[in-house]
Amino acid sequence: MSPRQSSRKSEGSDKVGTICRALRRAIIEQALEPGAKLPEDALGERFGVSRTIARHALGQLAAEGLVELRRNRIAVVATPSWQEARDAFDIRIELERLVVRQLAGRLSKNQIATLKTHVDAEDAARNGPDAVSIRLATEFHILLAQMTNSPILVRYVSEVAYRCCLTLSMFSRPHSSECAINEHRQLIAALAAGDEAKVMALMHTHLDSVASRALVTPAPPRGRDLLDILAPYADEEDNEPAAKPAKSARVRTAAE
Amino acid sequence: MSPRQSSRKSEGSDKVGTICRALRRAIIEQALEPGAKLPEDALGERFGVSRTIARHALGQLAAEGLVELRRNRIAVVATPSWQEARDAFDIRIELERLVVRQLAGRLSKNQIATLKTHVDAEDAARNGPDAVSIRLATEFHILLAQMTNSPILVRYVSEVAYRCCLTLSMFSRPHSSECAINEHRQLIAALAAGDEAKVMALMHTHLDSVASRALVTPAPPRGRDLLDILAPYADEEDNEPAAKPAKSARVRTAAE
DNA sequence: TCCGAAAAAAGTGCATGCATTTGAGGCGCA
DNA sequence: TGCGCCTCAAATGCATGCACTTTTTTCGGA
Repeated sequence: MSPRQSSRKSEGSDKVGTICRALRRAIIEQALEPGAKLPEDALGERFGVSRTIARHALGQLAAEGLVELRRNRIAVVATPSWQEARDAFDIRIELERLVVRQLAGRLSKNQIATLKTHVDAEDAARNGPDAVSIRLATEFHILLAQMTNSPILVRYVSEVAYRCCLTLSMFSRPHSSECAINEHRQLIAALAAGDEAKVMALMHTHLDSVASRALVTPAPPRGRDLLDILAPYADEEDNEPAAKPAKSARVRTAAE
Repeated sequence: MSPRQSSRKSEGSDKVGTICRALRRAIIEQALEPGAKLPEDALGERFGVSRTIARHALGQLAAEGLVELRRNRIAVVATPSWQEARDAFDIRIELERLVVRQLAGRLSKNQIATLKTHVDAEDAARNGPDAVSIRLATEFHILLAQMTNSPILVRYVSEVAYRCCLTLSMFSRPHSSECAINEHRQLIAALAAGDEAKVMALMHTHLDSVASRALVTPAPPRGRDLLDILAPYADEEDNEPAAKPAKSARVRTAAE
């Protein structure tokens, strides 16, 4: 049912990509909050595709860290812990410093104009809904990354920026982004001037202030995961060298 | 055949993950070279699963940048350009500096012992096949990342390290890794001493030297792909090409 | 012999079906 | 009222089938 097929012959499709983009956007605009359920059926029906495709899209988003996938359970929007959010911001700072370092003094007039136009759009949306402001602010950073012409950098900056957006949903209170807009303008000016050191410092303080505004709670609001709380205690080594598992000292992660 | 199931009772399955791990390993050990074809059927048969699963696994690896996926075409192992390789190393340097910054002076005795054991293993494999040396060297860096206990950092470092391995396959000649092993030992010592600045500098120069040994050819070596050779000529676009090509004559302009 | 077009083969894109698992309600029992 | 067991709807895990696209092979004609 719902044949949704435009029955175009060469239909560029990329249905998976479409779903991913839609969900990403919904997530960063906080239409989908952390913990929101994402059943495959519902997604498939909503986008007019089968569960197979919806599932694939969820897999991709999980690889980006925006979605949590647990076996035999409904996928949910990721709920990063406070520490994970902090880590994401730390990584983001380094990556974006790299971006502006590559960009300083190398932007064309066109590119600078593009950036200015974008910030103007941010300004115009200042009194609109928070969701739009947040999205535009994030897109400014992604725009910068794209100008490096480095696909890898674009991907990582985008991913980590989206993840940081997620943390805004979780820990931040009603956003006030005027200062951020101003900082964006300063960044553009420094980029145009080609002052590498200054632009890197600006980016650093900019993201740092965003982070500290976002992560208002100094203490981890943990309790999310018992294992996490117990981690420091489990670590205490009473000499049991490599007798057993190679990397016994690690408690969690299990990323391997 | 080759059911491969360890038939442990609750068998967490995770067939997709199994395939991903196997392929990643095959890629970094250069058993699968860049450009190698990865047909869904073949993978499915090899791992005893259906195409659906193999396809999903390929999707994940594509998200990590290890595999290239083109519509209606057989998936292939990614063939990063020289510039992409350079970008990957730049990112890697920043990420790993972050790793050792977090780790300096904070490692338990057990962890340091684990690291030393690993480097010993690298040493033992020094005269073995290159593939193993490369894998062990990469795993040393991933091991470090895991000790930060930051899942995000682990993911990014792993990904980018794998991508850098890929570039070894493409641009490097027979590896000689003795010095790298020595540098690993120095890193461990500095980490144990807790000298943050020194350990960051060490990591920087270590990766820099790996990169320059890997990326021996200043210009894209030889087109394994005709399209690649012709790219500069096909580009044209005389209208104001961005003042100055950012740090390279990049031809693709793919971003955006 | 060489070239180009048509047919066959191989491969991907996607939906659907069935088995399995989870989780929520219902029911009995104290 | 509260607690535990059972049952069933809902959702996932995965294989398979069919349509479509790309690649390879075949084959007739110059």
